Amino acid sequence: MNVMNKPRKDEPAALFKTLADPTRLRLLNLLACGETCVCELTDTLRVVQPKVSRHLRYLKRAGLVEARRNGKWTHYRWTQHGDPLVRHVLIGLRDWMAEDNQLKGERRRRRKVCCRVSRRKPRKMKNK
Amino acid sequence: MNVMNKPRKDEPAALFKTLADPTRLRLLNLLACGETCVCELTDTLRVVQPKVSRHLRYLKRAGLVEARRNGKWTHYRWTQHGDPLVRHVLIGLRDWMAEDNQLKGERRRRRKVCCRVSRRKPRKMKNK
DNA sequence: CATTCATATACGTTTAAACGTATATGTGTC
DNA sequence: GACACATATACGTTTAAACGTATATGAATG
Repeated sequence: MNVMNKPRKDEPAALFKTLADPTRLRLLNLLACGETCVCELTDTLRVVQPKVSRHLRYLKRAGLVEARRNGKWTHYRWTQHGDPLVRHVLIGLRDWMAEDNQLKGERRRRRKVCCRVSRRKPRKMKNK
Repeated sequence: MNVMNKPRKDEPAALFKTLADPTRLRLLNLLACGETCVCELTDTLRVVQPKVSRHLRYLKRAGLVEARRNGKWTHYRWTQHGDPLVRHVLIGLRDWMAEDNQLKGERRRRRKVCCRVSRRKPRKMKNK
């Protein structure tokens, strides 16, 4: 909403400051796999929930992610940022993250962690 | 010297932290024009000398610049960094800086500022 | 409408970055 | 080797980031 896409003089410094925190990079890494809700992020990173929310807020303020509310849950996802420099940096970061072993492991763990919203009980169990 | 080019897990966060300061970006901007000595940097940015030296030290520690001593003067210049992410980010930053008006002005001022080392008196004044 | 669950914010504390000033180092010059 | 000059570092202070805990908001559910 109040994310400004017109270039400002200190925009790069602000961008880099946003990216200068390991927790935020870990969040971006998980979100790179697709939209994810806060509880999944919290469980995957094993970090207390207010900390996750706070860092998501920073990322959102920087225009790097956006949120979508679905009932009780909030899902975050990467945004297509307007600024070319931001996009360029994020492409590089994304490529780097794809290769990093620790982050790879966290993406794997994310798949195992199950968000409450997505385990909707099926009407009929068809197994067996 | 002790700059390590092998990828570490927190390398991106460290890189971005280094780039998160406006003074350091201004320094990188001036150095993008070519090797520059500390006194020129100080004069151009109109910033006290210890501050310039300190930020240059951070940039050097991050492996973004290197120093060359020439008599009393120390000249700094961009390095070709080993890490692909670092190189990628710096390319984007460089392009952005090339267009930014404030930084453009500082590069212009740098050309006017004259380092003592480069005003070597000619043996003979040929004018009139 | 009280309760529960997911998420967000507020607040006080701790940690670390940036700063200014003073001083040290290192290199030419007399 | 005393001095002047360019640059680097040391130190104490100020500013701001990150944190943990407590609490507020907001949505579903009985």
